Amino acid sequence: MKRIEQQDLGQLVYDMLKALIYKKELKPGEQIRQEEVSKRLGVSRTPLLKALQMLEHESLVEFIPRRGVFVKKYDLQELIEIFELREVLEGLAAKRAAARMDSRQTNQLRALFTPFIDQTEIDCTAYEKADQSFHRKVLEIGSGSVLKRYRVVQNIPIIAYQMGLHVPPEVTLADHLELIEAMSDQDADKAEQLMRKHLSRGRIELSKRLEQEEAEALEEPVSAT
Amino acid sequence: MKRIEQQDLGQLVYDMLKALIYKKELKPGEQIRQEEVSKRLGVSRTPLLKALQMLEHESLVEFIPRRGVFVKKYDLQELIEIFELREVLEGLAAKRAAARMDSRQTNQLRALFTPFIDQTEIDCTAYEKADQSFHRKVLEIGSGSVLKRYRVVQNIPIIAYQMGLHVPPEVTLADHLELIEAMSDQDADKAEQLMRKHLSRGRIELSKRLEQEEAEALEEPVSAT
DNA sequence: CTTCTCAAAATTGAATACAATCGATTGTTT
DNA sequence: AAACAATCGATTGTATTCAATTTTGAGAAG
Repeated sequence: MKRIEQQDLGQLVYDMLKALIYKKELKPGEQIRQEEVSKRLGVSRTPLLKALQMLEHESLVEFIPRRGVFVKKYDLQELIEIFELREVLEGLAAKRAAARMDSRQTNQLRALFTPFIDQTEIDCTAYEKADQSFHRKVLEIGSGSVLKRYRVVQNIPIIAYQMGLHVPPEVTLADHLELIEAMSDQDADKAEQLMRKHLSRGRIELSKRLEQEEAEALEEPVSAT
Repeated sequence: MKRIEQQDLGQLVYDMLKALIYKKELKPGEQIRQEEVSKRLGVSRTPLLKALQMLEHESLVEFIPRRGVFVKKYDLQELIEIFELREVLEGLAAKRAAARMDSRQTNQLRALFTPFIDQTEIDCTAYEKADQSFHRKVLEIGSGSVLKRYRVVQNIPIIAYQMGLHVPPEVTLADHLELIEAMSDQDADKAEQLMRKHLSRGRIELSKRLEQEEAEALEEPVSAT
């Protein structure tokens, strides 16, 4: 009667590789040599390839034909695009979540942020954890079977963090609380709107950076002609 | 100097399988026996598996561990969810497209629908073709490198058509024209809003059907207790 | 006659072996 | 000495083979 232990190797390898990428043990731009990794993980190349293809779908790695597999390296332009995606997808999740959530779940969300209310000094690492839990929870409740498959959305916070993105907790805390109230009121449209506004802050931050970089590129043209 | 001829077998098999599914030669719910198909297409199971995994990511097929691969069969609930996804994703594409399109491109879009303006009787098959071209074009212009990978959106019109979804051309024609004007004016937010409203019609149509089915299910309980 | 069990066949999942292509290094020529 | 070409090595892409599991069918028992 044991129906567990059934997951295939590809899935396991997928999880391991994803963890390695998250931990930056595999760095962006680095080539993933199939033979080496398969030996390291103790499996053959077949399930490894399956895992790599799954990761490719999430845009965490990149296949270049006849060249190899590389850890995807995002430039600012792409990152902005990913944030635009996140805005609409997670906005949809918030909308659906608002329509389905019960009071127990909203209280659960509220509880995440109560430690930070009225604090003059906010512990950033603790807050970051609460932030991620919040977004994960909303996605979990608001995603049906289809949206759940779009794991790209799940990766975005990690990618963003890797690039050192920061929006001050003081700003986002208010966003979160307002959002929870809207969901508590079952106001789906407002929840979507607020989530999009909330997430747009990160995108705008990135856009500013892009402008800066472009400006700097004009000021300091590369040495040789 | 020929850099073509480089696409891998997996891609080719992917295209072939997708065509088969579109043509309903592989019917929803049907099992895809790997050995049989690989023989039929004259390739081994390795690139076939790669293709199947790509299709799985688009939710056109479904892997059931230790059972096999099946052509995905959508129920109304899932289809509605997919339409919700389409609303936000294609809405985003419209927004981005509005910001980038030039007059040549907007005229191109307008030209698609001029044959149908002021027609009392609309040729539905011809209109359907124009409709699909329109949405494809918007996606093409408005999708960056990331959104382009979300091929699910491309499949939706086909899936919907397979389920016999119909929104009268008289209604959608006006939507299309209004949308083109918004994009022509570079009004990104309005373009997004209009696209979402336009696409929501299909979703609402489906929701009605779902309610009907549920009502019928209550009226006629299945024979035996 | 129906149902349960056991066995065999078929199909998926994984590994290994083979072929083709790309890059690097070395040798030759200008 | 520098640049181009060719060969060698390494790595990916594909096929074939092997093992494990599931399903189906047949036979026996109730």
